[in-house]
Amino acid sequence: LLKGLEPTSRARLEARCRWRRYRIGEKVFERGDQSRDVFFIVEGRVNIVDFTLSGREVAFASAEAGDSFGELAALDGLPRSTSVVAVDNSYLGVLPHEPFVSLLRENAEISFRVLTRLAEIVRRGDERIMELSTLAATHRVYAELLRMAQPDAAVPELWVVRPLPPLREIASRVSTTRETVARALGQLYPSGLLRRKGRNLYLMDRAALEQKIYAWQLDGGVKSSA
Amino acid sequence: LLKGLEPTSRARLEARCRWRRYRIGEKVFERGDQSRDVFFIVEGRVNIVDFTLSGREVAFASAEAGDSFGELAALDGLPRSTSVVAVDNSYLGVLPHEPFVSLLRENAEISFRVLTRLAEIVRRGDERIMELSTLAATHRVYAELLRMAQPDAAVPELWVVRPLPPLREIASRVSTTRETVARALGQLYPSGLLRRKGRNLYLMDRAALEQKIYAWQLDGGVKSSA
DNA sequence: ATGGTAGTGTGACCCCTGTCACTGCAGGGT
DNA sequence: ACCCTGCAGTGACAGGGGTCACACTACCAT
Repeated sequence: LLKGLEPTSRARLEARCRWRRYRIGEKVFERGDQSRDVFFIVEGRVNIVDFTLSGREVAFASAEAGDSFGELAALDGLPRSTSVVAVDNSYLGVLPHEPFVSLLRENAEISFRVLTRLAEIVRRGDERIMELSTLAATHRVYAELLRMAQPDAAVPELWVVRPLPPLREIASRVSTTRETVARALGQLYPSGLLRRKGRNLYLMDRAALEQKIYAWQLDGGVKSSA
Repeated sequence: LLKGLEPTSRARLEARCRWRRYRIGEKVFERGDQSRDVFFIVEGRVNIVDFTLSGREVAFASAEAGDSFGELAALDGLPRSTSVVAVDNSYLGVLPHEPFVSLLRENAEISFRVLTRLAEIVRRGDERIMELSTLAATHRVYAELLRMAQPDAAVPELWVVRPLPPLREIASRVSTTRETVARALGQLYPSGLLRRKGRNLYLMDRAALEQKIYAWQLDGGVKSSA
């Protein structure tokens, strides 16, 4: 999975794992839990989220086959900081923290890989904080579209989000509401920047959309304080 | 500093450092820079921040004597994700990334310590994202006060923020404006929860303030979406 | 005293967007 | 066919807080 390990020690690790299926919608763990296991996704997909007291969902990341999660608690032994739910039927390897930690201590290569992985997470978090601090809800939606879009196989200049997740999902990633996401998209259709066909969403002009966010920041929106 | 190293290898590391003074207000590095050094604060204090296009400042953390910063770029080689400015006259050790990385590869103990440090940063970031997503500006100010306050030496039940940083500083930590911070405090004085004497700010009843945030979340403010 | 520079408190205004309430559509199970 | 549940779009409304503008204080320095 997340490792280029010699097959022998890899097998040893796999032997230490429990293997478990999770049904769609099932919780893997919940914020505050004391568990310290590290999880490896063999197949399926999970969302890493948290919930407010009032039930609003905030999405932190989603992970697929080949990814791992749950390292934080394994490292520092504190309660889990987020919850994880399976969004597809999934098959996970569950590695208790002891073998994980000793793996890190023995194998500098792996250890370093986890370090850069955490660094990546920190960077993403910082970026998100900046976004929340400086972009209005509508523009955060645009930014998320840009992140989700992939170049179309056929046409080069065309970017597509496929499949478009439920708007509620997008909302929870950029901390706004389903309605605001709908309105943000709605505002873009007339201009021809965006086109929707079923579960596909086409960005007709990616650069123009980027420009829209950028220009707004200058403008504009949420000003100085400096 | 951040390490319990045998004095011998520690001396070797110190030999690899450049040592440099920074005056108050001076930039240590800037977002986008390609440098990969790790910094150790011998004395002084720095703020880790980022700026928006329009000049608004977003504070990420501040670090003091004994702390280190700049590990991210050292680990992954990407451009710096934030800027760092000295807020006091400071004396820093500057360790190039090569010796830092080889230290990590050789010394599992240190490596592990950096891992848990990054884990801590991730947790803080997640917490902040949750706050930005669920708390209104006023309540984020309250939350920040709670974080800054320390129990008073004399009276037990009394918590004090001392010295109270400029409101602009608080604003940048919770992503709002100087004015809103002033109003948030102003709203609390009449109730007697808060009392200000010069650069000291007294929280007369910490629990009540916590309760205020908590209650508002239920209420309330920024609702469902679930 | 007399500036000049930071920091602070406050009023007025107005836009964004979260909330609430409906309508319409699609799919899927029986 | 039927309901039922989940998703999407939209209008109305209200409140928070970002913006702008000004007044006031506290220190400096000269």
